[in-house]
Amino acid sequence: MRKKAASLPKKAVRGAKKAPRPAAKPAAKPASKPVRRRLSPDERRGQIVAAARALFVEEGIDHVSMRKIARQVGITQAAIYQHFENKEAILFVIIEGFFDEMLRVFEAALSGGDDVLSRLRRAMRTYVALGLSRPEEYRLVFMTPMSGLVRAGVTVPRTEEAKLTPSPGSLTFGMLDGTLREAQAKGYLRDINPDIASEAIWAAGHGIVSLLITHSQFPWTDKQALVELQLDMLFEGMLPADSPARRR
Amino acid sequence: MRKKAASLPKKAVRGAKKAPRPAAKPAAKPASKPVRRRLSPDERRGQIVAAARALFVEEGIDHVSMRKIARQVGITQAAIYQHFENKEAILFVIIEGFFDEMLRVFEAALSGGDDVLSRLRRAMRTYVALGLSRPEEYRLVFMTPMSGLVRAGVTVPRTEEAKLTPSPGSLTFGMLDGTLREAQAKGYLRDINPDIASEAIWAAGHGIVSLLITHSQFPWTDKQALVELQLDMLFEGMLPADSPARRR
DNA sequence: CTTATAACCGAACAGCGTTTATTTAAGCCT
DNA sequence: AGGCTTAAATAAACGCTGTTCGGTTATAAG
Repeated sequence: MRKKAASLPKKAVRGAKKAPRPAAKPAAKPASKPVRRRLSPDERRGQIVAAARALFVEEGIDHVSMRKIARQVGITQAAIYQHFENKEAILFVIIEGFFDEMLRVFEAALSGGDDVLSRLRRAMRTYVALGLSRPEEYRLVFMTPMSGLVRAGVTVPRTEEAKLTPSPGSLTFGMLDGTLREAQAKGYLRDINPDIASEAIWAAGHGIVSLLITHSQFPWTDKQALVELQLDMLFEGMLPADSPARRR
Repeated sequence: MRKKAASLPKKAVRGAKKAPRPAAKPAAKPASKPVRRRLSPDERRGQIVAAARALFVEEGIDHVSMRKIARQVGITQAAIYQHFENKEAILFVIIEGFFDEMLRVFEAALSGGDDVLSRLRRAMRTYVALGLSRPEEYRLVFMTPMSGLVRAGVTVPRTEEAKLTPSPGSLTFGMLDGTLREAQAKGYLRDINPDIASEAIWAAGHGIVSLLITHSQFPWTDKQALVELQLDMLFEGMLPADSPARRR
């Protein structure tokens, strides 16, 4: 039935210009307030990020809303802004975590006593596997245009002063680049620009992750074989003609 | 101004539950209505798609809203639903246009009297160039998870009955695949699975487009050289050992 | 025990995609 | 020409989004 406050008696009316906010209700009996506990900023930040990450990896970026996060944490959406400047800032923390893990697994894959090219191939396999195992985060980091994302470390600092505090993203790419230079120094590669070759290899691997994530419906012949064949092609294509590693 | 039909006299009411909408204002003097002309469905559809495409290619997918489209066309947002089921349906038309163009340029690149591998390289160069020249459409088609998008043709029909009406997307991929098979039949390639190799080449090219679009901030050494080197690596890596095309 | 800080809340704003009941322009048929 | 029918367009709303802001209040410091 919903009647309609025939003349809105309070001071409401909302004023003259621009309508200033009517202010939180000044009196109103407390009755039995929920008596929310107030947490330390660190604790709340942790809760918020945890809730956001859970929503994010389970349901994707579109299903992460400030209201959902707040509901899960048990506060109002406005309270989040006490701890984060905006939604992007929350996602930024998630991005950082992904980058850190990427650096970790990349480092692990590149270490070992075997030869350079084997380590490099293993690292690329690991990169693809990580991307496929955490598609939402991968999509956010590498496929989403986010202005503030660059800070998180995709940008490789090529100026000297910036090299002092490299981001995990630039460290990761730097390891790829460095390993390729090492391979070239040892005579395993033909005369190519290792920087550009690193970019080409990264792009190729990223292409597989990106397509598999976005177009999972496509009738891929054999995803594992796809990764291996692409690596075969790329790495074979970098060898010098007289390399004993050539297969046929 | 604008009061509120104190009791909705007509047969309205309708629901007895769920608080029915109060109905459009029943009387209200026409005064001087804008007297909107009513257009034919085809004409309106064209206007809507044109407005959507303009907004889309200029400002990106996030800045295309039903309200903006409607405002540009000169109708209300609800009127759009007379012509399109939803927003996705509008984007779908844009996707189709992009796919058609992709098929066109791919076809053109693959035709010619030169040898198979040269034509294939030219086609991949064209693919990358098209993606980079229309980043928003490329992003929508190849980097956005859109449920209805599959219909537009990314899916390759591998069942017989589906091959009768192939989508432009599947046709494009089919041309890549077919050309690679041709090259292999002529003895230009070593013993690899051409289907998987096609996927690998597509993924590699897509990776370049995708990364360049999303991470334009990255200090790419030389975008053109990147494309060429990746093609060098991939194609060199497909050659048989005794191929005269081997460079060193 | 007071006081000041800031975590938190309620309410709002402007935007979004979509739905609904109604109005009305325009074509068809007598 | 007048009446009827169809469907294009509308106004208003729903429920959602990110964000802002004034006021409240728990808590820690003095």
